[in-house]
Amino acid sequence: MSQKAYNHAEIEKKWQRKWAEDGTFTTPEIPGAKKSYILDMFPYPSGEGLHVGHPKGYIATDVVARMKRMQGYDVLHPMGWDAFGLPAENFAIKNKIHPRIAVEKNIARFKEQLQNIGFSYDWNREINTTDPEYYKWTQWIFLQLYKKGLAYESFEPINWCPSCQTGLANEDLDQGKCERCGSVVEKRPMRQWMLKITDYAEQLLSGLETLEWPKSIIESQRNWIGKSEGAEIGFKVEFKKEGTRPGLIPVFTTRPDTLFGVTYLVLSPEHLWVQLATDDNHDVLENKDEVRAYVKAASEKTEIDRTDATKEKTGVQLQGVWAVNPANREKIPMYVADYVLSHYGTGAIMAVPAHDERDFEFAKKYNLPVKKVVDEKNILIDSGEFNGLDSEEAKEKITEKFGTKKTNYKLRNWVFSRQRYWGEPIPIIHCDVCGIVPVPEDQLPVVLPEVEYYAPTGTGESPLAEITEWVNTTCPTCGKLAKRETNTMPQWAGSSWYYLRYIDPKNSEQLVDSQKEKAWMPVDIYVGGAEHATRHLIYARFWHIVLHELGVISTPEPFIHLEHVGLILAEDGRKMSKRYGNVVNPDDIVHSVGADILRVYEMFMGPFNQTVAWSTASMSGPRKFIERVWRLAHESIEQDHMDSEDVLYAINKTIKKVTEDTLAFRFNTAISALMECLNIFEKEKAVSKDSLEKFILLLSPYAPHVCEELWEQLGHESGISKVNWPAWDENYLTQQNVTIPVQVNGKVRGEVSFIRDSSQQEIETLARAHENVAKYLAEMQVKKIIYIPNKLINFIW
RNA sequence: GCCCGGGUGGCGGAAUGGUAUACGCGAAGGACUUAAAAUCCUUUGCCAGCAAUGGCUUGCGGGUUCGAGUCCCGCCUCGGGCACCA
Repeated sequence: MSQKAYNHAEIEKKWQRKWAEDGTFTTPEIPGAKKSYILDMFPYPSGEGLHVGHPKGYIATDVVARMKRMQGYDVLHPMGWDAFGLPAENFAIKNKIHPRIAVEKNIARFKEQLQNIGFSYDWNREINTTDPEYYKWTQWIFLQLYKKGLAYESFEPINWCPSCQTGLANEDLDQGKCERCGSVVEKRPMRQWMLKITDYAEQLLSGLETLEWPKSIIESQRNWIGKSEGAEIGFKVEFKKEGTRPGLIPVFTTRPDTLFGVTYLVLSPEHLWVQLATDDNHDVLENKDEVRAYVKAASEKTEIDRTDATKEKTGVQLQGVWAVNPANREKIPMYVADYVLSHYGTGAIMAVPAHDERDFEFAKKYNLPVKKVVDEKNILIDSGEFNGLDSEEAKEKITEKFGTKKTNYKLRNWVFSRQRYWGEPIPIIHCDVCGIVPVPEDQLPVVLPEVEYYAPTGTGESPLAEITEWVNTTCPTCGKLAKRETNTMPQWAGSSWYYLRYIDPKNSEQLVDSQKEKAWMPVDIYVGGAEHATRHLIYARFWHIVLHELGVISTPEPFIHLEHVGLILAEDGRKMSKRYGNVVNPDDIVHSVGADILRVYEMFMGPFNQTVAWSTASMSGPRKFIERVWRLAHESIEQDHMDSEDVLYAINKTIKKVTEDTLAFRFNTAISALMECLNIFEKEKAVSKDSLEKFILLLSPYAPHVCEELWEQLGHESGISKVNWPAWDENYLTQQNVTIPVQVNGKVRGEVSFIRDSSQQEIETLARAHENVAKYLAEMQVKKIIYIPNKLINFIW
């Protein structure tokens, strides 16, 4: 082959154009016998553009997708945009352009940046969550949830960000502050749509066992769901004031075995009983004003204060009432305290200061009795008929006698509405006569109207509420005047099902054609950041399970295999951010050294799921590597050359290693193996065309442009992505000559070489003959010889 | 506090219980060049030694084993997640 300088810019443009023109990566509608659905978490197209950290995961999936295609799989490898949500709206408000226009511009920018890197996406399947043809189906899913009784309105107090002037789900908070603007969040009652994800807690939990996910993410989800098993026990409440009928307050506990140690009861400030007891119609409390004041103060506390475990516990006794411990009939005081949460369990607890740290702290402060009922050996004491029982056994027995078994989950229902413009309208109509009426499916999508002002109104209502011509409509049931729901969906909505849309992106008749769905689902490999461990990944699973129950889709879980991509930090060790001025734009790297080098470098940096700092200087390694491959292909190739044993061993070993490591997401060691193989090749005067071609095939998923170019220069007409992935030959994987260390008492004293699988006798003789080894052996008597065939020999005395 | 990961040269990192430091970066020396860049060759964990070679070394302390970065016990430390969840 004639020598030609390596010009990355020219080569990369050439092949990117060719792939697009030839439709190289167009995916079949229905895959053949072998399919692989390889998916990236789609990006949110921000105004800042991509930095070099974003494509790391995309490079990985692209490498795997390219390899799988060469292995004969039909691969679905698409890309799209998650473009609704607060950031787009805030960006638009700040820059005074319509969010739709801003999003269009951002997408164009992102797409160009991605295309410069040479990804093998099938762009015919590009999707955008803000496209009415897309969100038609997001709304359709909402209607199915509503019809199944899983969507409901609620007036519970919500988190209110005074700066964004909008309601936030708990998931949008960061330590009690607004995730977007950092303002301290207040509580404010607001009408919201909720989704009953808690109905699926058990399925979300048990489904985890079927998934090949990183342990840490499984663990996070378990934590988030927070299952705990215990008992619900009713406590009778009695009043000092005569003539008042006693009541019953149920509590949830995981320690029913400590029932005899209960010395007081605590209600959360929001507990219904507290509300009733302090209202104007009741007069059972002797210190009603004090309790009222406490409840009010608690409601004004920020989420941070309420949930800060380090702060001192506070509470107020409810004077004039007491509870009765069902186990020993003792009268115990009742308190209201904000360390008890209204949304967990029953919003009331039985306090056992001897066996619960929080209760102990509280008891100490208010001088309440501490009664120990379980000893160091976990045996019950001072517990009447249950004395002497092991605590596990006592849990069963006490529950049986005084309460009922109960399972509780930390998981809370999903606040599914935002008082915002830039989101999917919730397809609901409010009619004075018929109440809540879902928009008929044939009227979907409910299109987001064009508006002049999309900034928050400040009243807390969505800006949509001000567009009367849109809000006013007729009731689909009775035909009378009615109003549209003005809340929109959260950003999580569009991303909770997008993987289904890629399968059938243009379908306007149904969510997804079931034949196509059966053929492509589930997603075989899903890659994204660990920050989505609990939100996106749990919401998407929730919707998927429901759609599966409805028979819309065939699989019980959406994502079988999940890999999480480690962050790329800036060179200074901080996160890449405009704020720090440390952002590296992939376009600059592509321009200066090329997309192939960017790809190889990002895969070579370190373990895929680990955080690493960017180093522009270190990119010279991959650059030199690619240039050496280029030179080798032009200078050292000989058509009919007979390769040495070393070369045959190297290439076969490398095929095995690259194949296995790439599939296992160990890209860094796959590339190391290619480098080692190249080092062996370079030691030879010449390498056969066959070995070199195998090498180029192995490298091609990582550095597709340069490999396509070399492949063409080597005289091949069909593109490299259509070529079969090379197979290794086991016969070449063992070398004839082996060299092993000789140890004396576990210390290496020399090495010996011999023909593989020589007898232990022969090796022992060889080893004893070794000068340095002999020196040590002469002074001692060998007691024992450890010989690991073809690995090591160790003389012990 | 609880739950997950990590801790190996100057740096990123590699190692089914079997020669620790592969691969790459950086550094030093040399070749080519008028010179520089690029490229190529050599060296590069630490200590001693001209060398052969010897000693030490995977966060710390113990243990199991012929043999431990790897397994077990107890700590220290960094990163991430969850957190008054009864």
